[in-house]
Amino acid sequence: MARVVLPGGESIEVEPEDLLDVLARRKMRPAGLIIDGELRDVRDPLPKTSPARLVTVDEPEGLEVLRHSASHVLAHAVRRLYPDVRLAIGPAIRDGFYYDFEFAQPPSREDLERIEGEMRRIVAEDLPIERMWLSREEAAQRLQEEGEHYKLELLEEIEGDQVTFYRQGDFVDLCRGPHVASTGHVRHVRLLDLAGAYWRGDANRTMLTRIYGTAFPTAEGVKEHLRRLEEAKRRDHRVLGPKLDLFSIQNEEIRAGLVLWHPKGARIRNEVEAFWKEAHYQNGYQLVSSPHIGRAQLWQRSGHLDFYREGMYAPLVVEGQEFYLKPMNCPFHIAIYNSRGRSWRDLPIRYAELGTVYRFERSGVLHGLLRVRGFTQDDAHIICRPDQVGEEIRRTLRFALHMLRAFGFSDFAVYLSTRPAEYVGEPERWDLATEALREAVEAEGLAYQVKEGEGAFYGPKIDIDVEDSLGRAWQLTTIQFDFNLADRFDMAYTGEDGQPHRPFMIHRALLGALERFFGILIEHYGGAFPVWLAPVQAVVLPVTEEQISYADEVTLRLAEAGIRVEGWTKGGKTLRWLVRQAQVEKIPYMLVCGAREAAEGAVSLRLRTEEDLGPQPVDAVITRILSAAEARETEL
RNA sequence: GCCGGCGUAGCUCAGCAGGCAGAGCAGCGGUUUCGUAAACCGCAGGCCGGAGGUUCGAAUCCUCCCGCCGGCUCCA
Repeated sequence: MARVVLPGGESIEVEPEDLLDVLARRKMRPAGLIIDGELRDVRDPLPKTSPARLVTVDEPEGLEVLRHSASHVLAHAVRRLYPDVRLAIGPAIRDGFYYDFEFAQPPSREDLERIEGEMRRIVAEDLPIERMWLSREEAAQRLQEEGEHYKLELLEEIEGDQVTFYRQGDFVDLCRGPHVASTGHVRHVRLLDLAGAYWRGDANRTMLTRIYGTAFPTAEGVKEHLRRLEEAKRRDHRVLGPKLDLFSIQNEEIRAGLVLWHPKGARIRNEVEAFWKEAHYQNGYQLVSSPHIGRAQLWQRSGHLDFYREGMYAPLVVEGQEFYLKPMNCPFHIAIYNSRGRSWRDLPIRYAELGTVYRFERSGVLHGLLRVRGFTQDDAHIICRPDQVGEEIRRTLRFALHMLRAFGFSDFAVYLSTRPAEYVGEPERWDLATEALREAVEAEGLAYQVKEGEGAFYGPKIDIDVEDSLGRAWQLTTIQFDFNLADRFDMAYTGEDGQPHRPFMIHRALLGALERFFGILIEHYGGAFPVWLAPVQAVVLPVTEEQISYADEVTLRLAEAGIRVEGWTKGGKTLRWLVRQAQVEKIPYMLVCGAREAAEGAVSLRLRTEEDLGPQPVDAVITRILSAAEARETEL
């Protein structure tokens, strides 16, 4: 007999060979066992001494096992339908799993159905999934014979003399495991998409065919997931942007990656910029402004032409001089700093600019507003003494969080990236900077992840990512030290000792880029912007044409009070039509003017939330809208 | 850049075993005067992304180009 602890905490005594039956009778969905703190196969031998803990597919670790097994079922099905396929890798990922294959003749999207059908057959066959140990030599020989050269490559990277394979029926795959007990457990599975993917993500290597799918413990789970995907699509800024007439990225003539801000989008951008400027002046920044192009010498000195050339647009040649569109603002800000001598008493200096830059991104990575080629960074450079570094970083991080929270963001992924193998600058400066970053993150009580050695060659950094509607992470805030440019431009200040000293330079963007931030903002609010950002804050709707002049009067009063208001008084439309239109445009306040309201000098207030507040004095409505806007409230 | 998919009216899309370019919404004209998510009738709207080819005939098949969408390590 052995002891197994179930997820609820209940402990049962079973004969090891009966475990699966016992669990089946209790309608449990086993994924694995934690034995000595390690997740193992359910089929593993149970320890005599300490109890094993059962992990079910309803727990996150268990679900991952289920999805990994689902990827094996996929590979099995593909192998049956395409016998000469080569297998690469097939892990579980965030919302499902994928498997990479090399096909002689890649399948098309229509074939997914057939493959899924074959998967269902394999599930119905309920084949036991069993592990086997092979010596490194046996494994290599086996993979060699099968021509599985991708697996062979993986094998070379595995440590240890023995490796594990998993077998289900006639399908065998090199795999670390663990796996569910049999293919019958992978019942609720769905193939979703098909895409190209380089072997090991390396553009110089073979292009494989990746098949994406998802698996859940229940049919309900799959349905719910598909529903979420639909919802995400509705929030997609690329769908909402044109629909709400916020922006466009037009083809052919204007070319990819360059954004046109339509009046309503620009209105929001202006609100964001106004808020941003005010906040920066309040926080001790000086706003500066710099040109869009600079002579080649500048980019030579900054090192951009040596290290960042592929990210830059080709030069413009004027009067025999080469000019480059700026990919970054830093050299200009440094030039402002260097325009005169600086005393230790002048520091810290904080230069901020909404600086528009151009970067030549590969066409395939362009993505709506989230990855573009021309964008405006909310950039700043902080130049300070060593003794000011700690305080400056704390301030900057606090400021970044303040900005993000003002727009309703609270879910962040924070990363601290440290010194890479190849770097410039003095190690002592790196240490001081890295510690300042770490202390600041900890002082703010943020959960963060350290990316060891993933800092830029010129300095350590903190990044803050926010997710889009499809769960993809995008970097907004970045706070990074730059030891490279400070040296290259020979930045200096005169210290108390009368000697020149090298200041610390910190490069930071809080919202990241206005384009990307706008894209994320659209998805965050699903297009329903809070009052202070809404391009149109209120519409005035006459019930019949009798009330048009009254509605015009109300519109004028709101406009004079500083509210962004539209009077829909062209006539010819029913109230039902007007209300629907206002809902579709996600306008926060609808002011209905009928005969009753006109007689009383009132309006009936309907909110975007569909709440009907009934007749109100016009002044009360004006006050309500203005106070919501001034407080930058995120709710109506 | 590479792999796969896609490109038809302002928008969303149908048409694609090769045979007269369509619908809904938006626009315009008229009728309706209406109380909280689409009143009714009519009109107009197109180099079917571009260029070349196959064919008696191409939106439809082929080639190239342009653009868009998804993906390109979350490491057996």
